[in-house]
Amino acid sequence: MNTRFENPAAGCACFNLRKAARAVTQLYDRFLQPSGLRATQFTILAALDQTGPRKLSALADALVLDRTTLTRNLKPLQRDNLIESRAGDDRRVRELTITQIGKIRLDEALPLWREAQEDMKSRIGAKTASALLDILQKTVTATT
Amino acid sequence: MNTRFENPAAGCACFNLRKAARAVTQLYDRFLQPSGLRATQFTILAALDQTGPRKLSALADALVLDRTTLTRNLKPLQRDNLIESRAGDDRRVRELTITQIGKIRLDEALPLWREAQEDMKSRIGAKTASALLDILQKTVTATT
DNA sequence: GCTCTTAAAGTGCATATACACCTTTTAAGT
DNA sequence: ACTTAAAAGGTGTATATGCACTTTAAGAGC
Repeated sequence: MNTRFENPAAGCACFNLRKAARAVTQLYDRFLQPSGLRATQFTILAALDQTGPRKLSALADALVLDRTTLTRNLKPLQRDNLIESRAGDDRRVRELTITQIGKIRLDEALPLWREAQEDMKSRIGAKTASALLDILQKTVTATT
Repeated sequence: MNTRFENPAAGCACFNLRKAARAVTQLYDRFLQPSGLRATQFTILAALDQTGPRKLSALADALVLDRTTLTRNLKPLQRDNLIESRAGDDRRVRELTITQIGKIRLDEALPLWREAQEDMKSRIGAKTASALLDILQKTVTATT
């Protein structure tokens, strides 16, 4: 029994997670498009705005993102002056801050993000949406 | 109420999906490492092996993967002679086939993949693992 | 103070992802 | 048969992702 998990295509947790992430990212990207932000960029901005200035490594940990990946993901945000990266007292450290322009852009994107969230909820149902977050949370906790 | 969904970091379905996909991909990649296959590559090989030769677009649809992304993902597999791409009767079409070498490599990777699946199940529990697949399935269906 | 270790971040490389646009080939309509 | 529309793929560009390795700076032990 439990043949489902034995199927390397349909039963693979990794494949199904990646597949869903692709599909949902495209949905969010479409909603966010008028803001000029991708879903990943929106996430970084929102996280920085919520917690205030943070060290690069601390932000990477919070996002469960490899430090070096974050370094690269910041590039377009820095180029557009949405975030600022400056050395701390400890000169090894990069202190990341959302700029005023970044806050404005985030404010523009927020209603679009809410539309995307609502769209998701209407597609899969509020209960399923809640269960999805629970189960993803549990998955991340158990695998990191 | 329902303030959870209003938090653009913690409550974002897209962010949480991507985050979990990252964490789980790293787990599977570690298990698969001895086979020389990444999780994505394993998925493509397994899908091709299961369904037999397919058109590029058909495979992309099955994987819920952009056609142009699949084109690029095939490159390392072709380079290593794990899959073959040849023109069909309709000369616009690329027929994709897993090679003998590809089948051998897939056979080598299968037990590693099973270990990864078992590890996932032991980490989050069999029930949660099953619920995860259900809910991801529903999510993909509802968003594509 | 000097050496060694550790911490924080960046770079090189490879893969993953998708949109916009282009080329080739087929089919459809007349 | 000719023209045009549609189908199948590929390319250019940009972002996303992480490992191995390197660089820089701070701290620890002597």
